[in-house]
Amino acid sequence: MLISELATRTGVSSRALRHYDGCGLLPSRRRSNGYRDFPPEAIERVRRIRLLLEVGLDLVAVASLLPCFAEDGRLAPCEPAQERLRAQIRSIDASMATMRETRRMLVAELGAELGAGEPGATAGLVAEVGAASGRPA
Amino acid sequence: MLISELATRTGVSSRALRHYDGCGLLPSRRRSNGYRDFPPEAIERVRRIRLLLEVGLDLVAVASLLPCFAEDGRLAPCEPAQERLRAQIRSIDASMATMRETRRMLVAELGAELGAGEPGATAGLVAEVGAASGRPA
DNA sequence: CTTGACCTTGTCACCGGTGTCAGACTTTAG
DNA sequence: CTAAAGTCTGACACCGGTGACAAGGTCAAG
Repeated sequence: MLISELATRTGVSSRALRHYDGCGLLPSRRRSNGYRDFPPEAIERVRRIRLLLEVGLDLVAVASLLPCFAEDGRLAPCEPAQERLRAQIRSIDASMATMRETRRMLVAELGAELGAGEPGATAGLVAEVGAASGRPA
Repeated sequence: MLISELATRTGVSSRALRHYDGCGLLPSRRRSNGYRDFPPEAIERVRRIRLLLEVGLDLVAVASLLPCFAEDGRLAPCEPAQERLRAQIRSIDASMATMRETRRMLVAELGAELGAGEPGATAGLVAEVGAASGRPA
């Protein structure tokens, strides 16, 4: 299929698809006129690329991880893939820890100035705080 | 004081200080030779700038918030400042929600492949998950 | 004087996926 | 034939704080 069809089917822009292709993430043949010709499997492949991008990996990491996908669409239990995902989880945990600390600083800054303010407003803020920070969704 | 002294005292590079100055965040006079001459208060001001940068604001937001600092180093209870901080908290909450979802996807991807693996490894991962995601530090 | 340290302004690079534009070619519809 | 639509490649912009460099002015110590 041509790139516009792949774009339509996956919801990914042609620009992005060409970029993925340029990075070697998408196997594509060329027609005699030079147009890219994607096999039907490209749809699934794009889906995997987007999945990995969504979880915060960059295209280099995605490229290294794509061969680890088994035919059923799952990551094969190869050690590099597992370790990569675990590393990403650790990275996310670190970022979240930083954000929690940042949030704490913000709330402290707000709380200090709200200490002498309306109890209602303070309670509302505290409620909002409690609702959003602690629970794991 | 000269810029290098301010840099030494605050731990912020001269490059960054010049950048802040260029953005109008630091009040500085010029000596007859063109050198920046910072008043002693600049130290505290730099501290405030870094505080706001640390919580994720950009220099434009920092500039708009700096006048809201009272003399005691606290944010004055002016509505723009409060709303800005609350907006930043909302932004952080949104980011954290996204990260939690991302993390969930990662764990699901790992968990699926680990489902048939060693119970010990899985338990360890789950423990790690629970330790890092739920608690508000 | 020279040397070296410090200051000035200005500019480039970075990161990385994507939008967007330009210029050229191909194909199809009218 | 022509116009329109689709494709190609290549390049620039973005975001934004900071590192790094260049070229030059200033000043104190020797």
